[in-house]
Amino acid sequence: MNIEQAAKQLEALGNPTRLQVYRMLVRAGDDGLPVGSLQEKLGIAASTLSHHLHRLILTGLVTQERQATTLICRANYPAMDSLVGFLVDECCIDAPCAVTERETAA
Amino acid sequence: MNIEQAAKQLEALGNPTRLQVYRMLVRAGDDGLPVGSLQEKLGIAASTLSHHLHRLILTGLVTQERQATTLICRANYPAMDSLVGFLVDECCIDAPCAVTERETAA
DNA sequence: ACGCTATTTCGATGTTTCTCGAAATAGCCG
DNA sequence: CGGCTATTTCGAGAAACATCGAAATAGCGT
Repeated sequence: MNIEQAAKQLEALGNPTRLQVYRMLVRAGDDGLPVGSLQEKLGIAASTLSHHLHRLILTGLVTQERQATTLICRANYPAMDSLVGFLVDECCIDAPCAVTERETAA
Repeated sequence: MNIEQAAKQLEALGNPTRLQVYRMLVRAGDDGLPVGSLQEKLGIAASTLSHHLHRLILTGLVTQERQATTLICRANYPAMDSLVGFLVDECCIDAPCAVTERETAA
């Protein structure tokens, strides 16, 4: 995970609509959700949702699978894991902090 | 942590320059780093850095403390923790996924 | 092949963001 | 107080983003 890729993923999650989409997919688990279902729940234009989904897919946070005419969207859990990993990676490499101390204590 | 706040923090981290700043502060631990030191390492205009720091501070990801004429910046670790917590929160509440299965196994 | 539904692409518009240099402010220290 | 260093605020211009409706495409099912 390089910093450019991480920034792109964070930026993708940094829009309220996209974060909402992503959370719905995270909650949906491996079953995923169809695009139309997301659109209905969010109440936004289909074209807008498509645009946001495209960005989430480009960054690797979401995947899609075709099932007949509907597209099933899923959160890409490994991608989420490595993004989170990147954030806490090298935490306090130069000096102690609350996080590392807590981990040491645990 | 509500979705608006989380989105703002993610967006703040979603800019390569800001993410770089944040990582430097995360690595610096509790000692933090002066603004000037960040500016020197990044090689960007002081005004640009100030603007980015302002955004990080507004979202609560970074704090500042004055020491004479220099301002020390620090990563706000608890904020990072709750942001990460928000991301994995309610993961797969509706269906199993790799993450919850891994946790269950551990 | 045709028609139907699901989804994307196109084009446009208003808003926000990033970046800089110049000027202003903050606050120490002699 | 005067000057010095550190940092922010101001103003501006280019680039990117969010959103929409309309039109185009994808692909099943008859």
